[in-house]
Amino acid sequence: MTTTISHRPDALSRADGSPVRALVVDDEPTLAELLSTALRYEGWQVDHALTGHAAVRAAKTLDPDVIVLDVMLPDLSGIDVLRRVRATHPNVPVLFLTAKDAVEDRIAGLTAGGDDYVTKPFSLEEVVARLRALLRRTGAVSSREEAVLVVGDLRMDEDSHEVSRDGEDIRLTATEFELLRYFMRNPKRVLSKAQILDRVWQYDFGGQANIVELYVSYLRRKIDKGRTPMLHTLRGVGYVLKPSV
Amino acid sequence: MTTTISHRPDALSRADGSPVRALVVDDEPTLAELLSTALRYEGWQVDHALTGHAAVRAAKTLDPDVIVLDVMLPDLSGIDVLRRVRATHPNVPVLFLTAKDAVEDRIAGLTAGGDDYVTKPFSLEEVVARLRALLRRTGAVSSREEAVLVVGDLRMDEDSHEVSRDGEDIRLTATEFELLRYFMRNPKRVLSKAQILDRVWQYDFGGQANIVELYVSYLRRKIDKGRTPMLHTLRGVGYVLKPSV
DNA sequence: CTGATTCCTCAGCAAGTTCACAGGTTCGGT
DNA sequence: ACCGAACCTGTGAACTTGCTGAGGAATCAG
Repeated sequence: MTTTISHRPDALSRADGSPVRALVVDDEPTLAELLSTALRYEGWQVDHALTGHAAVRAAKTLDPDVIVLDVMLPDLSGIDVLRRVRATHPNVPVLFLTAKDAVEDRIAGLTAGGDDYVTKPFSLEEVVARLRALLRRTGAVSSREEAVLVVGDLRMDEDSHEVSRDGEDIRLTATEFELLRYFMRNPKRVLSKAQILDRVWQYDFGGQANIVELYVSYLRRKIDKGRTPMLHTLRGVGYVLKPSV
Repeated sequence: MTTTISHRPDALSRADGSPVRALVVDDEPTLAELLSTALRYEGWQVDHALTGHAAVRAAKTLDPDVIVLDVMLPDLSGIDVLRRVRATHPNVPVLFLTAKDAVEDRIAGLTAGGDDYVTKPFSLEEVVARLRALLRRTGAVSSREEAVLVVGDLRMDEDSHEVSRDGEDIRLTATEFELLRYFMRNPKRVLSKAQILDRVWQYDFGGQANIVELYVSYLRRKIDKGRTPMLHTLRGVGYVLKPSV
């Protein structure tokens, strides 16, 4: 099962213009589904495997540009999968998924080569952002894509985490940063509170939905205060970020 | 299996612009993998061999610019490998890997020709730094690359181990030096504590992760005290070194 | 062998961040 | 105008994360 959809106008692609190929490896079907869907939404071609052996097999046929790998699999350990996959694909970057409280899941050495990891529960935006960063660094994708997002006079450097509006530096907390990144990756597009909650907050978030309102409020204070507003409310629909021109 | 990735903007390269070629020789697959991945991450072309004989063979086909050689191999001794490789490549510099308690004079004999060595367990930054130093000295690489790193008014001479900020000398311990070097090689880029631990500390370090916080604290005391801070904390994300302008 | 330096653990404190709650405000429809 | 729904935001509590002093172990130099 290997499919692609391409909604994003700014979708990354490989050198020959074909879509990025990703392999998702997680034994929990729900999570694997969630991730696959999110990545397909990026316009990527996604395949997923539920076991380590299946993953090694899938890697051979798919020849992925990037792999999302749960370190806790029923059959093989993450390290084993990594080694076997690397035997045939020495350069493919890997994003590891690991439980937050796992006893130091022996991640050591994993980020050494430029690989990265996120802890469960994660937010989809974070996973996608890190995958994009990995692809950027390994040069697997075509566009000499900068790690900088620009909307109007708003600027965000994903590598240094610097944000500025009209040249003026803005300090954001981690959550604010992630929320703004989501907006900046989807400028001039209405995002509903439900969408935002799904993408920016951890998938197991069980709190009040008005947390989005709260954080939009924080963001406005920092990026719109005393300037032409860029973050607009569409009552009953959601929010939009638009260049202030 | 011989591949390259090139993400580092400052990657070394050979006279003709092609990537540096390295040969890793170690019988422990995990270590060989770790090293190969780290060097590929530097943008180099890497090949690895698990035995002395394989190493000699690989050297012939790869024609490496530099070799990382474990002195303790199952089939041939380090001396033998060296002699045979040097028969065809008299000038290639070698970085020896040796156990901590190895006999000192034995190594002295090996490194007589300007080669170098590091003791296991090593840190990846150290290995990379020494390889870069070897390449610099033998003139194998193109850029008349200086051994000096500069970020803002911070200066580090990798050869003499001198560090200064705004002209004022700063004394660092070995670990502090290595940590700062890592920061200076990656200015304006957020480095997570995990990344730092993986690159700057020995690969078998099993201690508390807050050792990074501690050393950042030491570094700040020495380079930021009483000046415009250059080392910034990004809560929940990592640290960044930025020019203080 | 001894003292000095360096590395590291531990633990308590400080500060930053996230979030619930609730009262206030704005908006759109009638 | 009025009403209810949707949205905004101040307050503060719970929690997380990072900083740093104190001291022990390991290492190094003389």
